Amino acid sequence: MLELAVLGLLRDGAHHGYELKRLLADLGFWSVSFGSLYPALRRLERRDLIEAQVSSDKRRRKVYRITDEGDDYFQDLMRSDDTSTADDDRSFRLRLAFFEYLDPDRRLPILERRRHQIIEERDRMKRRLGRNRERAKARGDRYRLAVLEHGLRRAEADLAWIDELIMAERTAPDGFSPGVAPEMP
Amino acid sequence: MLELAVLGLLRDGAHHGYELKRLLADLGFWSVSFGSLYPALRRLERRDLIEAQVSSDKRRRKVYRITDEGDDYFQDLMRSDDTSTADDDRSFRLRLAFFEYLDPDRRLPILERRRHQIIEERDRMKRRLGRNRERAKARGDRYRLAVLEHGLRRAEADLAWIDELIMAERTAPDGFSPGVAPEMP
DNA sequence: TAAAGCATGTAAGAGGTTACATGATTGG
DNA sequence: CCAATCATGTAACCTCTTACATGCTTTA
Repeated sequence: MLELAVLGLLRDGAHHGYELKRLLADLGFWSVSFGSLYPALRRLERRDLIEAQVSSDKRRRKVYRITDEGDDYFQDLMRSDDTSTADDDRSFRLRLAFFEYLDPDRRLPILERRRHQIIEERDRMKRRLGRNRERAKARGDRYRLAVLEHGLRRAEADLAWIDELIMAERTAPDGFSPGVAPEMP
Repeated sequence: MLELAVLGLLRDGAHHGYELKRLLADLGFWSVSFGSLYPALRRLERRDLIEAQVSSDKRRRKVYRITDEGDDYFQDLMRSDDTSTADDDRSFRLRLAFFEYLDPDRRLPILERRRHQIIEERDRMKRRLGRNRERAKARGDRYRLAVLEHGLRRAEADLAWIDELIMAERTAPDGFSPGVAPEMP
């Protein structure tokens, strides 16, 4: 997660650690601590995925930029199926945030794979609700039910959302505004 | 997270590890691995928050039940403000799943505190959207915008949800079905 | 009887958090 | 000039994951 986010932000441009922390928070996923960010930057640097240049002015800032190897690795992460991370939701949204850097041909398949995952999640939620409904009602436990219903609603909202994204991707694969579909001469 | 979930499930009744993994998954939050669950059980046992009884039949199952100390600790976790966990969302929903075991007087305040957090999250999302909108449009980056818009929508859906919960809690504090409001003689 | 599932556990390694430590620069 | 913020980093600790190891029970 953190690696992908850092590499993606460094594709936007060169940044130093302190700045990256703010940009990371602005992405809206989580607020990483320095105790996690700086070691991560060192790891990436040691693997030659990013390189640092200490700023010449008085501020001892280490400005990082992504290397060619880092770029390759970034592409790998963006394309990967990533069953590794259990947190599919966050991990998908993070990748989506950097979709502009992904080969346009590869975007739709990823969206559709994610759509499939969401449908599975929704169905799992439905099954759980079914299993819990009688048991919970008998015990007068509305709270556990409320949590499951929230999960179902969220899955359904996510499904609607991803369908919008897929629609937009189909009608405007290269980022043209919708309605201006590519014409065939 | 895991501690609270295990203690809460053991309030439902005694269970062994293998079973807890399934119950944990059925709660709908995450699927914990055995490599994480068994050590967690040992930790809880060492702290005398749970106790194990090896089943007498041939299956070498360790059936855990919650102790009185465990119960106290569980109550502490349920009541705590918990600014410690960055993941407010998951952590709140997990607590909610065990609300039936929480003193009814303490429920509304927790719901209202969570409501406040969601409003803050929604406003943060709005600010992020504002900050990113021009920048993203100029670069033709609709994806980063889509992620933020999704975050905003989710926050708004969560707000509507928690308002429903608060309403239900106000009209039926003890779990009576809504409409049967307590009367004043 | 072999395979699938039940059941518990350990070890290595990765990565995250908080707290601590340090020092420069900017603004009131 | 003092406080706040910028800026980088380390250390101790905790927990999670994967992979491995073991052995029992049920079912085909």
